[in-house]
Amino acid sequence: MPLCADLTYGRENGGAMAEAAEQGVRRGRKFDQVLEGARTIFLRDGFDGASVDDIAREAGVSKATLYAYFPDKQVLFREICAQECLLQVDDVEAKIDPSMTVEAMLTLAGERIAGFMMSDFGQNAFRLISGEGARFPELARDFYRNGPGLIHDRLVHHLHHLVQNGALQVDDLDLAAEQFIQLCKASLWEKLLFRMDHQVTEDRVRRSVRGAVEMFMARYAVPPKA
Amino acid sequence: MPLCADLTYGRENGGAMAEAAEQGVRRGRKFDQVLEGARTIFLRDGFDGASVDDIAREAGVSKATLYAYFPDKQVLFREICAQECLLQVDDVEAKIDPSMTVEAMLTLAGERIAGFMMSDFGQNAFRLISGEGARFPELARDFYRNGPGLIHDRLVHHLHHLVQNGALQVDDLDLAAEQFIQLCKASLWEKLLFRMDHQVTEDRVRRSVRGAVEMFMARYAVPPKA
DNA sequence: TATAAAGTGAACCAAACAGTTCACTTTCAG
DNA sequence: CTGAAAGTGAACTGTTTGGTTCACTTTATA
Repeated sequence: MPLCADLTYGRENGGAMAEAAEQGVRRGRKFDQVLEGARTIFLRDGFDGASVDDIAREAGVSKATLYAYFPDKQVLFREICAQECLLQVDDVEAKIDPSMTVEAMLTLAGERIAGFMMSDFGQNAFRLISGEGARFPELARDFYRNGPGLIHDRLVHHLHHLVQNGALQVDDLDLAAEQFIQLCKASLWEKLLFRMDHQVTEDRVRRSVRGAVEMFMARYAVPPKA
Repeated sequence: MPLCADLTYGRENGGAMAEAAEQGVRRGRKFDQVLEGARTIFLRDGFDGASVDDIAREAGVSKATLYAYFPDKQVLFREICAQECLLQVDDVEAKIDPSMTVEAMLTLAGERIAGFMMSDFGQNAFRLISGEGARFPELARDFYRNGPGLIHDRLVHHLHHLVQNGALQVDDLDLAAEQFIQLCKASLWEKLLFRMDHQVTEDRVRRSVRGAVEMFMARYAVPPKA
């Protein structure tokens, strides 16, 4: 059971900073440039594919400067991933109005979820982190917890409310949340991941989400009173 | 290890052979060893992570021999992927008895699909090929077509029959098939991919598939005649 | 403006790695 | 039994890359 106490702490910025100061990471004038450059190159080329020289060039910074900030490539990589997770959290954190109908709430949530996953960054992060997970297992786990896992928990939380309100009938909240999330990706995700499609139109996302909501309601809606 | 002296006649695998003869790929006594070694190492370490020396060692073959077969590392990699796709196809190709009930058929199909994806190989191939897709886009597409795409097509085909038999009511077959496949992975896939879980019990697969079938039927079953 | 901190760039090192070569041995079909 | 084909292993080449160093320039600030 995910405990999921309401996660509305005011995680105001410091944002990117939060995870940084940990291991031998020093800061300086061009810190953000380095981060930005590394983000670009890592996301484009993966961990092995990205050379430190490329990153430094992209960042508009000398390699010496880069190594003045980060003790090595791995730490830099972790830092980027941690930062990106925080961004993702922010995106998920958007409040959902509890006065909406079930369908409206699910639709909104679904579009957020699908929108994130289908975004260029979503795809790349997914590919990158799942692929590099053998080398950085704790990193993959962190990503899951702060990304997909968090979305899952929030959804369970909302579904729980809806059940208590009598709007839904769900015995296995965990499964139901997961089902909904998977449904939102239907007909889009794998094709994108394997580069059968290059972009996804708003329309296709909506079709997918509408399908997900319909299916979810067909299964979990409270039957009309006899 | 070199007791394999005598097994060279069998030449069983008419199938995997198909893709091989294409580009500068020559064969010889130890061809299968090389393939097997490469499969192991690539799957474990990815494309960059695998060194040709490692592969040769794992295969119990000298590097010179390896390069006598394959002109370079990329061709070897492609060859492995093509071969694995064929295996996957075989697995999917298992006939489904048309006299089964809808639920039974979906359950069987679901368990096949989920079983494959959750297998060690399924995970690794997915991670590897989606991750390496930037470098080998056509490879990723081939994998999709011969793997997930093929499963999808077969499912659409079966669903079509079920609709014609009046067992189901589906307007968007494509979407429905995709939904079902996604549902089968619910609560298992992402956790596995990001290494939150190491193994998946038969039970958990069944729970997932049962959930998928229930949901699918709730949405697409033909309502009882009034 | 003086001065220390931050940043530069180019050279450099060592390790890893793809791919080649070659003299030598093993295998096996005729 | 023999000779050609297949395989060996170890050394070697050339390149890439992570990481270091250092003399020098830029920037900020008190």
